[in-house]
Amino acid sequence: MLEAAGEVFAAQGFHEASMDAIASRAGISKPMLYNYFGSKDGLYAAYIARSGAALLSVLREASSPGATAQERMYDGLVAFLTYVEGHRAGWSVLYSEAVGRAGPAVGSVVEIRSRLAAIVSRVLALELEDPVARDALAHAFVGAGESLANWWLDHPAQSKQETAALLTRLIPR
Amino acid sequence: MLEAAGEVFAAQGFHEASMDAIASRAGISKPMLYNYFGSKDGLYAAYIARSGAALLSVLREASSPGATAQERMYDGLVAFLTYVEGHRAGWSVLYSEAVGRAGPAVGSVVEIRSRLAAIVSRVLALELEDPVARDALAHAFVGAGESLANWWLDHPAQSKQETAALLTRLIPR
DNA sequence: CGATAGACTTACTGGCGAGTAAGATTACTG
DNA sequence: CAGTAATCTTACTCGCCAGTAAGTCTATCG
Repeated sequence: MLEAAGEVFAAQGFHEASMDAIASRAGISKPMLYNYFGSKDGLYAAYIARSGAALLSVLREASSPGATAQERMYDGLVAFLTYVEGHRAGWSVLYSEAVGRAGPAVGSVVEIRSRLAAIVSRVLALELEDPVARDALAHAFVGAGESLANWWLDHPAQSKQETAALLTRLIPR
Repeated sequence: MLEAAGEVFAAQGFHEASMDAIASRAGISKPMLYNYFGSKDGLYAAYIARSGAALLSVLREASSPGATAQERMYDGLVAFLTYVEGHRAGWSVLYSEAVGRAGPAVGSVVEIRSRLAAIVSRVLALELEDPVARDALAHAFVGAGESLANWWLDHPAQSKQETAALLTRLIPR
């Protein structure tokens, strides 16, 4: 049910996805969606929340506290690419909503993004003292990772490992 | 006229921006928009085209062929941040549309983005031979720049120069 | 000073889609 | 096997908005 919603949202975007389309893809009728999620915004929010939680949990699992900044970044990137690979729709919706405009779920996506940045910032803390520079670079790395993930989806010949290694090399020493 | 359209598109997004709202903000009536641009998609496309051309031209002006990769990246970033600073609406619309979904102007934004990546790739050519890695990193840098620009808009205390220097330091040697 | 062309407006239509009312169908109890 | 509660569907309403038809105003020309 959320699965079907995700596919339609990913393919069409929030506004152009109709509840009828989602219902029919899920094999149920529209009032069921309203019964379970209250509104279109509610359905969207539920989907975003689930996708975001899954992404964050994947990253949390990948973290090994003792490692160097390079190792932690590499592991995180591989995990991230694995998530993207296995959840194209979820990734696409999250990424689409990550932009600044006033969508219905901006709040939660901004939150997810800033958590990502916080995770990256903690990794960078091993190499950089200045907290402002660290915060800025963390955001830059998040954007770089997102963009690189989209590049990677268009270049299936490249392995996750090679791709992750590329960004890892950029960590300042 | 395009100016008014840009403000409304930036504030509301494509679909939620109504032609009435744009017309009223521009101080004219709706049929004029249709007279000049044919359709809502046409208006949007025209606005995107203008914003994208302005961005690319700013970057083209900033390039100094003889310089090092670091210098060129730095100058390009400062120019980019200057553009973003002076054209919030244009930047916001370009960035919003840069995502993968099937908007009405995806084609031209994808094109602008790949041109940006090509410019960055040429800069990186001074440091990296492998063309695939270069292409991947160029996309990563574009994403990093976009993300960093948004961070910068939220941190007005930071100067353009400091901010640009941060990303410049990441160029691999 | 009519007439005619261009620029612009008001006031509509038509369709799409979010949300819902009311009924049908299934499962579950005494 | 009634009765009833939960689940689900069909079949609507209602507002919004892209796009347009028809008319109004202004200006330029014979």
